[in-house]
Amino acid sequence: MAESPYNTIFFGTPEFAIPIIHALIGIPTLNTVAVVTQPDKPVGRHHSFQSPPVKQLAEKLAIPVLQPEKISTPEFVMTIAGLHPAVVVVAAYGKIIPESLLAIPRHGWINIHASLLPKLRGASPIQHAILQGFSETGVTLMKMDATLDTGYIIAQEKVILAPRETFVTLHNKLARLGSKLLKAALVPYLNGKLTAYPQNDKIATYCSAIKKQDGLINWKSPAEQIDRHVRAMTPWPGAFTIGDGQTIKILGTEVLDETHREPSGTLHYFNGKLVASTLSGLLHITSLQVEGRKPMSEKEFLNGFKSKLPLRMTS
RNA sequence: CGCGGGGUAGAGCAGUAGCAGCUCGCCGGGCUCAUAAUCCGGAGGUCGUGGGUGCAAAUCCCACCCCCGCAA
Repeated sequence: MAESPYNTIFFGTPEFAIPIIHALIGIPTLNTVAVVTQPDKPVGRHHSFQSPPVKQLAEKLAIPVLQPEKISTPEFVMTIAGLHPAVVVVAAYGKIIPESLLAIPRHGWINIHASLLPKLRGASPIQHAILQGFSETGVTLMKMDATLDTGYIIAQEKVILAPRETFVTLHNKLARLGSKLLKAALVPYLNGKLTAYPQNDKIATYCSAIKKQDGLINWKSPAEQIDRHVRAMTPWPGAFTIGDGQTIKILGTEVLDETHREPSGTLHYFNGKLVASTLSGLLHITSLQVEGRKPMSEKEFLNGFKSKLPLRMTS
């Protein structure tokens, strides 16, 4: 049957949504009529305004962009209804969609979530997959309902975590995988060739949004856990600590199979390496950044800061 | 005018008015004691840019450029 293209609207804001948009516009049976993203906000060092990544891309592709402050207003609901979407695709928009909007498209709202639901429902699935030491995670294409990340599952794809997986590497993998999954499963679902199935709520786990303060390193935890913390929190909010009155960002670490008597939270020089003592095990610091300075390798740091060691770091 | 730190040798830093220094790297040589090698010697700097004050400015004053932390 020769169908007219599905009118589609996309909701999303950050970097993660970029490959998704590319996938979306690459599907010939879809007609992407608008992109909805968060409003521009004063950002950067001098409070200049910057557009979210999604807006910048949409403008390049000449797709109309909507940036409502509130999406639950009658005006915005009217606007969306006026575009007659058959389906709405969401990737990391970050807000719960009210039912007045959910009811509009004939085929509902489809979300791409960066975990194997029902595991890690919520706002920071990528970080928590690393923090909690998962051996695998993935992306889920799901039907949205009135509560967060609880809808029927359309398709899933797994990925094995690399041993040194960081937020950035995993984020990129999952974004790519998500766009592939969308390309492969969305149209079959719309055509009724894929049937969505419910999540098992009994095994659901949750993760809340990462806040700035979550980046603070607790030196009274095992070296392995701090290492995962660094990999999950970099680049935002960054794994940081305070030493000598300055914020120090820990950028790269490695767990050493050695111990040392220094109290946990001490930065010192040991066997030719810059190391931090933890609750159990030594953490090799391979790169770091002192407040007001550029990121430095361990070697560069030692050249100039060796005289300050050993240094107590507070958590 | 959001708050703050910084720009000094290839890299990382010290130096608040009086001959520009330290660690690493680099080049040359010694030694063979390996594994952070080590010892001796050496090269390498318009101290971000422009102006001002001073007998004298990396250092004090003014303007500008660039980098970074916070905040959002």
